[in-house]
This record gives sequence, structure tokens and C-alpha cells, in this order.
Amino acid sequence: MTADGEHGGLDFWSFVELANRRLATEYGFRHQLATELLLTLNRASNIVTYDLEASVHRPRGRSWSGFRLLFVTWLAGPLEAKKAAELTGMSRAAVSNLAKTLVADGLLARTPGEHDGRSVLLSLTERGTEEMVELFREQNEREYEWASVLTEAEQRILVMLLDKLVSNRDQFDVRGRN
Amino acid sequence: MTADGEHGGLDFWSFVELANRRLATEYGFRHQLATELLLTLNRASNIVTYDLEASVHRPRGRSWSGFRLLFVTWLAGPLEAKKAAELTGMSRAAVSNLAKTLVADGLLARTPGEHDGRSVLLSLTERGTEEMVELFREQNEREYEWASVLTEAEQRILVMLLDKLVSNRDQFDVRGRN
DNA sequence: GCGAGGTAGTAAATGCGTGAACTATATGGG
DNA sequence: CCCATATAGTTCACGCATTTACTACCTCGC
Repeated sequence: MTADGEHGGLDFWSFVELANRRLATEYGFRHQLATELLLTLNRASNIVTYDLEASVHRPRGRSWSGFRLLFVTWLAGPLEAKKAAELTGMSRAAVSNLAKTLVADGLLARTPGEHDGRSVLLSLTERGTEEMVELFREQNEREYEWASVLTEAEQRILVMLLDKLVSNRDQFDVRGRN
Repeated sequence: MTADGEHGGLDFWSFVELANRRLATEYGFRHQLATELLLTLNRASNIVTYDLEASVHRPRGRSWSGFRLLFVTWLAGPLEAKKAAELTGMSRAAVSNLAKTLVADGLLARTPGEHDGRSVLLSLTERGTEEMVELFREQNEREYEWASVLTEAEQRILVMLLDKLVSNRDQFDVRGRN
């Protein structure tokens, strides 16, 4: 028995076992593997993200979301706020808010779009680029530490499976952000 | 060329390609696979979580975090708030806040711990249990739809790789929540 | 027994992201 | 040409999670 009655040594892994058992035997649910998959996915993402944010970005006064916006703007060049929202997976409102503070910090520039009077083009300032290079250097080292637990082949398989998991999401109507 | 100059058709996948290329050739960074892995992990988790929250929990007046707390309390029986925080990956303060509203809603019960005067035991009320069964039935169906894009073997591999990714995190000092 | 140090839980302050409502601009059919 | 409709972006109110600080309680060693 992995999980004892008083839960003294109950960790995430043994909790999943316990959940599987009870869901199947006491309640007759049938899709335990799906539950386990999404539980594990969520947990892994949270752990890694929290660590990167806490060890790399917070100490330098940046948030995880701020970094993500800077990252796509850095690499995908000047782009519309809408596009930045799609690439980062944030809402347009979030991009608007983040941009406001990043512009105030002198890292981001906001210029009106040429072809569309409604749109706004985001791009990095010179200082923004410099800071991104520095920031990403740190993050990349940390990312490498995390990923190195897996072999390169495992990493490629993991990327492939994760991508497959979300790639066919048009098959049923998935809720996305505004 | 997958990503054109004006970004008209730039999606997440081609952005990753573009990022890999620029990080390697223009900046000389070496750990692109690690970046790609964590980018993909983060994205997959966000997409799936957001969908479950929006399609299952919000319509019934529950938040994703509220559901997670109810879920572990449901299956791991009466447990200390501290334990619930560990299992859900939230801070103790978050559990305290969520518990407050869930108790007010009549789903959760809070009883003082027997052996430790400081601790609080969380358990589901009768109504809480009923609602959880119903709520989880819905969620489990949806989870199954998501997972079914992968074969069962692929799902098992994915779980294994995700678990391996976070299991060895004691090797370097990882930042965790309070 | 008592005091130092540690732990469980809560409260207050802060920051951030979302959805909804709104403004401004674009587009397309009559 | 004009109005209906759709879209880009911003603002606002709200909910939620975090950190920090605090209270209450436990525990170990002197």
C-alpha cells in the first residue's frame, strides 16, 4: 500500500495512484489514464514555469508574462499586438497591459500600423534587445538544466507528443481566449 | 520559408522554427531544444487547462483551482490544508482562501486537527461529494477527448517523460512555492 | 518547566490576467 | 456612397494567487 490512512507520506505520485484506484473501483470512472496525463502535464508545466520565473525573471524585476511578450517581440520582429497575443497565448488585454509597463520601462516601442489604422506594432528598443539577450542567456542555461534530465531523443519525443496533443484540437470546439 | 516577413501566417509552430533559427545563427545560443521543449510544454498545459476551465468549470461557477482543491480533498479523504497545498501545487495561502469560499458554498468542511492544534482538516460535505462526482464526470469526458488524440502507448510514454522531467529536480535547487 | 526555534494557518497588500464594455477603424453589400 | 457588421486595441471591474507578516501552537534541549 503506497498511500497510508493518515497521509503521512502521500506525495503527488502516490496520490495519482490512489486517485486512479478510487475513481475506478468506487465510482466506476473509465478514463483514468486521461486524468493522469492531464494532471501530470499541468503539474510539470507549473513546476518548471514557477522555477524559471522565480530564479531568472523575478530577481531582475520581470514577470513570466512580461518575458514571454518580450521574447516573441524580440524574435518575431515588429508585430501587431494581436499577433503577439496569439503567439504568447495571452488575451489581447494582457498584451495591452504588459506593453504599457514595458514601454514605460523603455524596453518596448509602440508604433501605429501602416496598413491598418487600428493596429499597433510592437518592437523592442535597443535597450530592450540588449536586456533580452542577457535575460535569455540566463533562462536558456536554466532551461538546459531542466531538459538535461532527459536524453535528446526523449526530449524530441516529448515535444512531438505534446505537439500532437494540442494539434488536433480543431476536431472538437475548444475554448480559447478572446 | 515558413515565416514570411509580414507574419501573416505565423503560427506557434513556425514561430518556434523561426526562434530556433535566429537564436542559433544570430545570437549563437546552444540549447534550442531545451527552449522548444519548455515552450511547448507551457503552451500545451495552458491550452488544455484553459479549455477544461472554460468548458466544464466556469459554466458551473467553479474555478480551476477550486476544482483542484475539491478533487484532492475528495479522493485523498480528510487531509490537512498543508497537504492539500502540496498535492495541488498551490501556496498554503491559496488553499486557505479557496477553502473559505468553498466552506461558504457548503461543499467543504473544516475541522480542527486532532493531534495538532495548529492544523485544520479539510473534507467534503455530502453535497460537496455529490457535486464532485457530477463535476468530475463532465471533466473526465472532456479529458478523454483530449487524450484520445494520442494512442494509449503514447499517453503512457508522455506521462513517463513528464514525470521524469520533474522527478530529478532535487539535483539542483529548484524554487518552489511557500 | 521554559525559552528558542520551527511549523500550520490566516490576513493584508500587491500584482496580474480575464471578460465585458467601449472607441476607432476597416470592409462589404445594397 | 453609406450603413451594418466585424475587428484592433484599450480601459475597467473583478477574481485569484503570491508574498509578507502575524498568531497560535508544537518541540526540543537546557
